[in-house]
Amino acid sequence: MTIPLPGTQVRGSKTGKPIMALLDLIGRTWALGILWNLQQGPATFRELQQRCEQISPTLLNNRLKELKTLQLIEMQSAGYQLSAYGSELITIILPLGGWSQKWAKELKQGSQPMHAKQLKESEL
Amino acid sequence: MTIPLPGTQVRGSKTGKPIMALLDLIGRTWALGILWNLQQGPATFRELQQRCEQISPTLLNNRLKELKTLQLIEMQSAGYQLSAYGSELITIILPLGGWSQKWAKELKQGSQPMHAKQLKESEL
DNA sequence: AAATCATGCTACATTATTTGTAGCAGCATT
DNA sequence: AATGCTGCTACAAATAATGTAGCATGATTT
Repeated sequence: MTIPLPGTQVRGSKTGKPIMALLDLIGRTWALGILWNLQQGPATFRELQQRCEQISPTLLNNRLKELKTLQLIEMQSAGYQLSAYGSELITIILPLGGWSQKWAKELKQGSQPMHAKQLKESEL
Repeated sequence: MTIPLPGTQVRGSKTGKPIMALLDLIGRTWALGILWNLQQGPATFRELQQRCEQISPTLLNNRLKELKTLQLIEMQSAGYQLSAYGSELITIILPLGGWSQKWAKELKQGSQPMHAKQLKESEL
């Protein structure tokens, strides 16, 4: 899989717009999950594998290469860690954690924010 | 592909944590792109296909099913549109647009992140 | 020095997902 | 009844993810 460099054609988009490169990146399995798990501090390859619930080494290594190239992570003596860019990105993403819990709770209860449509039982 | 319902085992995670379901969802090709493109207003299936740069109808339909089930979008007479949940989610994601432009520019220049710097209008 | 261990990582076959093209069925207008 | 929309499905080919095994390197222990 080619690395979604902003300014180039990426998976699903030919425009080269930075947001499209970023959406391609975070639309790859475990890309955000890796950044998410690096929040708790630097980790070795194998430690990171465990934090990511036994992600396969092949995939982990592919993502690490991409994230390194895009300067979202870096490797130091302590292991892999978020770079300055990576920290900024994860900071933006952070509110998803709380939001997802609210969303999950309300989905389960069948309640809904105003104007939302009720799910049919058969769709659950 | 099974739908990443919070509380269930999802692609890459067995914990059932809502954030993992959400990361699975947005880790699927075009899932965020579809929400992103629905910001500019409701769209018919084919209009949406065009906004998403000729995404294949198979994939578009799969994503729409998932997003509908998870109540992030809904279909009305005007076409597909963001639900209340979808709007909330995209609001959280929105800052990625500006950030990605700063990131792209600095990557290209080989410079480092500038935490305090405010982007000029012309740079957005 | 040899054996053991932990590390980052690659090889590779299997399975799952995405892509791209063609086209169907339903409805409205001409 | 022909045309032109619509939402969508079928299906084969291409691409990506998974899971297991294990290699090569360096540090530590015997």
